Amino acid sequence: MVSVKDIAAQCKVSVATVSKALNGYSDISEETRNMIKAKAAEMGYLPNMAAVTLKTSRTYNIGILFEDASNSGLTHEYFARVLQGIKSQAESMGYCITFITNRIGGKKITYSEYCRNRQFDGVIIACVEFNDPQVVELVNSGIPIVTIDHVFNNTISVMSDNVKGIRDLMEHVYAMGHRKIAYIHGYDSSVTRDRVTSFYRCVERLELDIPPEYIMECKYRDTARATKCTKKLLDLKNPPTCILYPDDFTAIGGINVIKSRNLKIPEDISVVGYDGISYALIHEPPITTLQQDSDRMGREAASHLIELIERPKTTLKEKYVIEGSVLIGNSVKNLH
Amino acid sequence: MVSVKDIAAQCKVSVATVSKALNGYSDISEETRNMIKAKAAEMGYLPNMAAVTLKTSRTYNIGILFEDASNSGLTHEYFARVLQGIKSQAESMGYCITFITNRIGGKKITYSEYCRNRQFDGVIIACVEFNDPQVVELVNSGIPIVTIDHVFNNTISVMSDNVKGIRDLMEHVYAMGHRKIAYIHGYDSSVTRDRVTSFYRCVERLELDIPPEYIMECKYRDTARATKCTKKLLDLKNPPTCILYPDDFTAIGGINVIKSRNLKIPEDISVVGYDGISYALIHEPPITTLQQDSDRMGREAASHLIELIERPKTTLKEKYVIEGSVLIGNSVKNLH
DNA sequence: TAAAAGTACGAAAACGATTAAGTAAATGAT
DNA sequence: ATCATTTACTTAATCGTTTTCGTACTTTTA
Repeated sequence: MVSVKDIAAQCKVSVATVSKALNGYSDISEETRNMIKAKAAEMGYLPNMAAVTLKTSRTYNIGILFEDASNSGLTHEYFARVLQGIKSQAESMGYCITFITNRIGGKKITYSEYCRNRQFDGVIIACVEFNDPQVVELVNSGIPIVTIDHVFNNTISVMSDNVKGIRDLMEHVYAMGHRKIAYIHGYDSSVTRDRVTSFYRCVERLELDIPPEYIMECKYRDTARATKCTKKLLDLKNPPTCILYPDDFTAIGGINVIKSRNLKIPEDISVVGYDGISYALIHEPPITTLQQDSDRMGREAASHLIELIERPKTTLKEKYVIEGSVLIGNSVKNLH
Repeated sequence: MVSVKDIAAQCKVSVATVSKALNGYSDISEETRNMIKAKAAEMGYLPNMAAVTLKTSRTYNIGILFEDASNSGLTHEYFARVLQGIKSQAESMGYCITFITNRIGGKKITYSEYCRNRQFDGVIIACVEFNDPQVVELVNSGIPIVTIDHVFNNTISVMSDNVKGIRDLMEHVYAMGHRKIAYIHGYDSSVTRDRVTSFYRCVERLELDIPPEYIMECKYRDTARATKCTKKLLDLKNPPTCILYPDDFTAIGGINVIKSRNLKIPEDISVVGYDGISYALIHEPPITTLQQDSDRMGREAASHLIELIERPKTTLKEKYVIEGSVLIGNSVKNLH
């Protein structure tokens, strides 16, 4: 491989001059700079990242923590899109992305040890059990961090606007004439709390009378559980006219139960999902859902992280909230 | 950060001794080795990867090329699962994975330049336009490579068993009594060729009489196109009793058209998908499809690549074919 | 008992870049 | 004309490892 030394020899200058010329130092004349650049290009020079890193402690590599208990993170379209957004933004800013793990060969190590070992310039945390002690340790390790869909008290975070998401859905459903609205929400997490809080606020503001049986809990993507919840709702003496699900997946589970009872959607009961995955669109009927702007979330996470890496701030904590938009399908009946 | 030098100082030995002790060299006594190891652990020593790489040219980092024109690779569940498989296998063998790109900051560079710059020990190519000249250049660059679902003439490849996949589906459908079987296949690629060839072989062996109108072409995941194809098939004077689609996504598109004509599935017409994505299972009716063992494909790709990295072979070309299995849903009618 | 072989460690040179500090020549100020 | 500044380079140290080649000491062999 061709190194600065080779270029220096060819150009009859010192390696220092080559390095400076290539890195835009001001104490190199335009003439030699151009000469060196031309020679470097001609020789197909590429800097040896390991050497650069060793000297500067910069890797231009950002780690991304993307694991959950079920290891389904990557296969979840929402997170896949976030990842895609991170990837393209980071790459356009000159960084590459590497997955973080907590085992290296046979041995278990901590996430933060891994990051230290690989010398990531920064880390994005998404789709992980945020209360895992290892994650907490990583967050406190001092490395620049951006979290997605979770707020720690000393990191930058990029959040989907869950408050507005639920509000928009509620207002849409309300505008369609629905008053008896059930909400099957996800398990406890920052995201869920925001959504549930927003739901209750809407209930209050819209002066709805929602009986406690209308509120149920169901793990995200757990279609089996969604099925059970839906059955319970349908069996109520006073069933809802519309059900909000934690996500599109569970909504489909619910729809299947409803259909199996020979009820029609949206004629007999309305259904609303969340996420806006592609399947929601081609489902029959298309599901009305809240499409999160996951690509933008990924992009913002990457750009804020890189900004933090390149010029560290005194004030660290910031929260970027990304709005989604209601995707109107045909699963909500207009009662007017 | 604690370095070998620090350990050496604490242990009153030379850095050479520390390095050797930690790397299992035989010319270190058990006694000092244990002493050094204990001290290293106590001090929280982690090797500086940049320095290791600079000296040994090994990064324990494998690059993965995972792009396609539409940038939808990651959001495709099949590829997401492959990636998941690669990730866990690689990590368990002590490697981490990084995405390959062809732009670094503002500048465009080639894939192989990127790999050289980052010094990946090896590369896995999946979900990419395999005839892209840049990809060809990468394949010929000399770096250890494993390709997924595509065969080059000098790389190891991991393929889904498309021949057996189509055969299994055809035999299943045949066993259910179908004789008029239409096949909407994907666009030209190694994968498609294998499937189409297998289809025709089955037609011959099962002595089916398939009119040319039954064979159509549709880009993978292109539901709009699948819709059109399905309409044409339904409009035939002699329509098929069963339609094979390129993938589950297009199958769902087809199903929607069929349903919109007030035909029932599987009573009036049968439908078969491919891939076995999770939507296929929760769809109503569940779609009979071929579930590719994508996790295993990813794992094999990673382990063969690492084997190739760690002990280069003289004979390079190898092809590993991974079988899938028919996932029986309720979209194929039993005609008996 | 002297030579050979084996054992356990150390000195020092790499790997390929960056960068502080130094220097010589050219230019500017007084 | 003298000193100060600026310009355009070079020298050399350094980052944290690995690894070759010594070396000193101990043990075995003949």
